[in-house]
Amino acid sequence: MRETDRHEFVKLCEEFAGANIGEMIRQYRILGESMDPTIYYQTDAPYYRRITQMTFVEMFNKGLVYKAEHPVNWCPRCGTAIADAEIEYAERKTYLNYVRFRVKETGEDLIIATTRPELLCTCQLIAVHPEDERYAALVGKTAVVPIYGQEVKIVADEAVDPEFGTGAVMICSVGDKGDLEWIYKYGLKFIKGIDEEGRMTEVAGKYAGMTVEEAKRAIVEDLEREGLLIKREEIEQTVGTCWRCHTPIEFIQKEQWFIRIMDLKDEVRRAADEIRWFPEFMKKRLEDWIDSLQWDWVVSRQRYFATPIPVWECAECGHVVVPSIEQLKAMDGHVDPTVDPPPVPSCPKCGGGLKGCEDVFDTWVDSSISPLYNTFWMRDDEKFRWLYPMSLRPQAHDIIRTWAFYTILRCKAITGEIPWRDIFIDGFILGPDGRPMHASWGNVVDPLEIIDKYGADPFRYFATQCTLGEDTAFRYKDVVRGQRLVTKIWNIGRFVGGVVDARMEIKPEKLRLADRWILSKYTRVLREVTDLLDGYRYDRAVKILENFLWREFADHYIEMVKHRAAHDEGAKMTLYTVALGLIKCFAPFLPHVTEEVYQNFFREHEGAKSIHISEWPSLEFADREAERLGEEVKEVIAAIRRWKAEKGIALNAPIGTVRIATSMPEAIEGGLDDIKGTVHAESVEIIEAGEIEERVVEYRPNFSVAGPALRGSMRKLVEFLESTPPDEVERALEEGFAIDGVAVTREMLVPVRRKAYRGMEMEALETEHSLILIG
RNA sequence: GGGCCCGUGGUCUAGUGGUUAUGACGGCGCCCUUACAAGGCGCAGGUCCCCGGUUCGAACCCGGGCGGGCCCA
Repeated sequence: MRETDRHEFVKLCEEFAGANIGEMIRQYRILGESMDPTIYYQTDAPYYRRITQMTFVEMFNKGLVYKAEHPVNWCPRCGTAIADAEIEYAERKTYLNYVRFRVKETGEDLIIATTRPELLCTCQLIAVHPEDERYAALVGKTAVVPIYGQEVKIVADEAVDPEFGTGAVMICSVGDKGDLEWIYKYGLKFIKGIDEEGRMTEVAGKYAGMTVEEAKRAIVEDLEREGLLIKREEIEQTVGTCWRCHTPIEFIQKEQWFIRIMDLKDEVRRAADEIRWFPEFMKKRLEDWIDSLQWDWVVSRQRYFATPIPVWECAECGHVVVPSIEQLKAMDGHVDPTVDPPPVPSCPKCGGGLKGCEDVFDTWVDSSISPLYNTFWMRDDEKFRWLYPMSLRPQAHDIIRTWAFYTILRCKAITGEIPWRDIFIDGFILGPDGRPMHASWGNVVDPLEIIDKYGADPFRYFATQCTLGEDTAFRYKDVVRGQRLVTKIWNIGRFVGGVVDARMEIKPEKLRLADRWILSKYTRVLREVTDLLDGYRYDRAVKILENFLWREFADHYIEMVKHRAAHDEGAKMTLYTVALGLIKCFAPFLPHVTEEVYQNFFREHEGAKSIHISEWPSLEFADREAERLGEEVKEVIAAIRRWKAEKGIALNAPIGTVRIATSMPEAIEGGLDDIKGTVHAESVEIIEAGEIEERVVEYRPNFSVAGPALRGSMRKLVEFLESTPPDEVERALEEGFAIDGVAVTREMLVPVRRKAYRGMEMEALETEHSLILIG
């Protein structure tokens, strides 16, 4: 049985846990985690257990705690209760016994198939499927159990599989976990047929004292002798066994402590509605869980290493004594009723002796009060008022029914308030093959190896690309991408750092069109990213940041201003503002490279000791017109760069005169100098738009405008545009025309234009609004 | 068995009613260009799992399949 002394065992557990926690903290540091390690908590530490016990006492005093019988998984060889996770399942052969019962009212036979004939003594119910015609007439009647003679009801229940055995099953008190539902559903009694040593109890009559296997053999023989055994069939069965000694586990009744949760269901439901869920659909899982609850929460465990249940019971009258909150407050650590004296010397009711409880709490009793611990409940009222409820609970979806549920339940019961305003539920990281990581499948990824090879920030980049609430297979390609992004950020930092030598504020009068263009876009990105992060959509926020940093700021803006960056104030202040703001936005995700860039290129101008304690960027520089015009400057430059690349001309190779005919002269005028400087043109001239022929070659429907107006007639418009030359469409528009009585307006159509230039034998490039001639 | 989620180029992925479906990785071609070749420019690659319905219009909404994942004291 138990070879190690309780307290010695606890000590070994503490050493084991302590060793692993050191490694976890080391790994958090490598990852760049930024929580304050001085306020870490450990649920097994005396200072935490004291708070756990206080919350229990609070609930006890509110009448939410009681004691009753309830089954537990039990290993008869080890003589201990074991957790669900400690059960290993094994296939084994067993016999399905067909046993003759008698129907009391009619005297006819009712054959029941069972693998556990030794539990006949605890049989309390017979169930058949409601649509099973063989038994339709028997539902509501009474069956007589062979050997023992107790009379049990016959009921119809959907849960019965009519294909198994005879389609009629006996329900005993607790042969396995499935029986629990029957017990609560039909209000059956817990009858203890098997004891802690795996032997039959006195309810088994003449079989009392036998082991389960002995009793099974004996009862089968007796049934056979009396002609009550019809036949035996060998079948495959899955049985739960003890993970350590592989003895089949039994489900036996023990006295247990309960927290009353059935009465708190509505309160938890209302609390869940007050909390914002990300993603929203995860709340449904909690609600389904609440709806499915059929009995109270068993909080006691017959184990050693956990928070002791702080109760003493009177050996005489059973009265229960708990410490007062004041007594616990005055202590440094928790109480242990297996060693500490009771709070009062003898039973206040009858004067009897008090015995300390040897059970410990379910781990969720500890974990479900973390928000109270974190906010200094019972330790610092002022901090508690300020910090509680917490802002966020981040967690994964597998523990909604435990961590989220019990936390809401207990914190609400104790404080009357929700534990946190927001909860976000993340998914699991699966192996690269999309299956859960499993040592025996060989698809386990070791973060430390990845970090060693690629770096911590690239590894974290992968994590940012996981969508909230969804499981994500580990993707090396995202780490590779992250590595490139980190390099890009560093190089941008280096470029900007090389150009800027002082803190720069935006002075609008110094800005050129290209500067206003990128600043306005940056303002928009900041707003969008901030909103996404407020909704915990960090995957999208990072994508937007990455796209803007790389595809706009680096690929275009930096190229557009390189030629003037060293001496132009407008470019400097823009580069400084956008680059610093972007690395701040990236800082929570890529803490190492952003800090490196900050320390090397911004720290001396900014002052804040670290980027991670600097202000979140903010800029209000909305300039729609600059965005519209700047986009065309970008397009013109991009077209010329593309042309140079395709021609094999180096970007910095000089070219002659660039002539641009445009329908957006303000854009080209505003960007003239940047165009010239970037493409190394001798000169850039704007030529008369009149020399450009621009004609509409096609009209397409503008679905979002025309669709709602024309509805069913949309198809006719599409067909009309496909079959009609554009000049005729134009004429029809001018004269006015209708389709099925609905007037067609210009807004319903999108013209597609082509440009042409007369008689110039030169390279001609096009953007949406300009024609570029290089010669 | 029940609940929830997912199914989009070779691979992975964004996108909850509107013009030509986002991007990454990989592939191919060209280019050392004064931050970055760990880079730039370009190209190829798609029955948006299947069937039906709603709608002027569906990757998206509804119903039914098929395949996968998580949870179920």
